[in-house]
Amino acid sequence: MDKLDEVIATLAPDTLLRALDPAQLKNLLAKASRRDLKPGEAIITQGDEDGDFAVVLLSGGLKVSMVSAGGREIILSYCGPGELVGEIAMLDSGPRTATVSAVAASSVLLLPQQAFLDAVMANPASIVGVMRELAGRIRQLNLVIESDRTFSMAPRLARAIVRLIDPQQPGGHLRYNPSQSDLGAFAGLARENVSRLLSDWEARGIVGRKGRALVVHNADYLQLLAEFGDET
Amino acid sequence: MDKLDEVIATLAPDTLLRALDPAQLKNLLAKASRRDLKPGEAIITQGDEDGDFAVVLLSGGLKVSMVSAGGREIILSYCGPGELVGEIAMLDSGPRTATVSAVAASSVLLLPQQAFLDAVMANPASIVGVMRELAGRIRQLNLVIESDRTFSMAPRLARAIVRLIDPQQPGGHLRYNPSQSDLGAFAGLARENVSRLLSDWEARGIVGRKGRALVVHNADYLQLLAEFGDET
DNA sequence: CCGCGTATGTGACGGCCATCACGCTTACCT
DNA sequence: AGGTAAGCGTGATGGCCGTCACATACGCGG
Repeated sequence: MDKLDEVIATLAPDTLLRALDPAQLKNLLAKASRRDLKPGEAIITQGDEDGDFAVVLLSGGLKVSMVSAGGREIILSYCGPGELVGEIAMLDSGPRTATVSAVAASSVLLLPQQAFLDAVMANPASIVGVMRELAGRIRQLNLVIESDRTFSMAPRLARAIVRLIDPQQPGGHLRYNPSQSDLGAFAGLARENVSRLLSDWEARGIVGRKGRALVVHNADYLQLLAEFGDET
Repeated sequence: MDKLDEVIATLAPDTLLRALDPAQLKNLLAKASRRDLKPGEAIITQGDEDGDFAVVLLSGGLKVSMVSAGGREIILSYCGPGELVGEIAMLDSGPRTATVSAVAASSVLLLPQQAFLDAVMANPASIVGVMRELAGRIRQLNLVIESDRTFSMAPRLARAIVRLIDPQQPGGHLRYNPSQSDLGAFAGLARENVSRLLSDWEARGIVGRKGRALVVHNADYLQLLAEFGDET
């Protein structure tokens, strides 16, 4: 099938699946089933026990979020085409700890757990890659915890925005256009403060607005802020 | 070797190594080298590039910590005998992101990366277990992030203390006796506030003091606080 | 027994940020 | 076009918690 090759070509570079070799990957994808999502529609819901599949996003955009004890929404990540989500529950068969929903019309592939496990076990050398990916993820989360604890509003918002910059597209466009409330839930701060910070940054030429969309003019500045905080 | 069997028996139940089958595990441990640590001595240092081994704690206690951008110490975890640390860098060969040092006289085993990889690849079925462990870790970190964002001082301190309760020993004794500064660095709050909270809890009979040591009287209360915060 | 360093209690102050309140703009629908 | 809902800007207020300051207690070597 040629279509599978296309899918493989669009897979995100840092995805678990990249650890598999192309032949096995093709095999695995052939066992996946396809599904289309309307904007806002959920494919995985927090609390579900259906942890026997993961999701590969083909086109559109996904939002991974959870509801915290206080009833507030926390956005864990946004995904673009080629990315894999829901692997944690697939790997350990635990309950879903987050909700995954479409932020735009999307189509996804559902990867059955068994097919993935078969693919990995068929080629022991690929294990190393899978473990590396998971280890890298843990490393990333440790960084998030560290910066959550020590950084103030501005660096946290900067980090959120940097994570949304579209690497494909030059000119500082974002992969998805979040509302200020979304940005707040993503960065862990109140909507009002997102507004205040963005106004400030716009006045200083760091970001701009193209209609409703946010455009990053000085990505380096935000990057620095995200990495080292406001004390330099 | 009988000594290896003893080591295996003390391995923590939720450790990566438990995913291996006993025969391979014994094999792996035979390739490890032993080392003794004085209190305060570091076995792994943040920033090092020597990510080719992990550490199994045989006896004593270890502290995993890092220094944040602001120069503050963040304690990520305390480890008791049977636990494994330093696996992340071992798995992905990246730089060490934390420092591991002894909080008491300790002896450890150093596991070479290659030996671990060999053991895993030799038995593809064990991969599933390893991936489960890693996935579980990621799940845990997500929870930490969620509670860091939404909880106030008291629940965070409660969670830190609960993590230190010795499951072996009844009576609410801790596995290690931290100073208030340590508790602060572990829970992410200022030393003075640790003092205030502990005084308060002592007055309400939730914790007590045996000399310098902290004793938990009402672990259920702390557990609830840690899980659901102070709004109930 | 006497210093001295380290761990701990406690008050006061101030900054950061969530919340509340409310007016304004923008999109979208019929 | 006009009405309605969702999104946005901005001030005022207050609470949580980090920081500073200093007093007290404890342990340890001489």
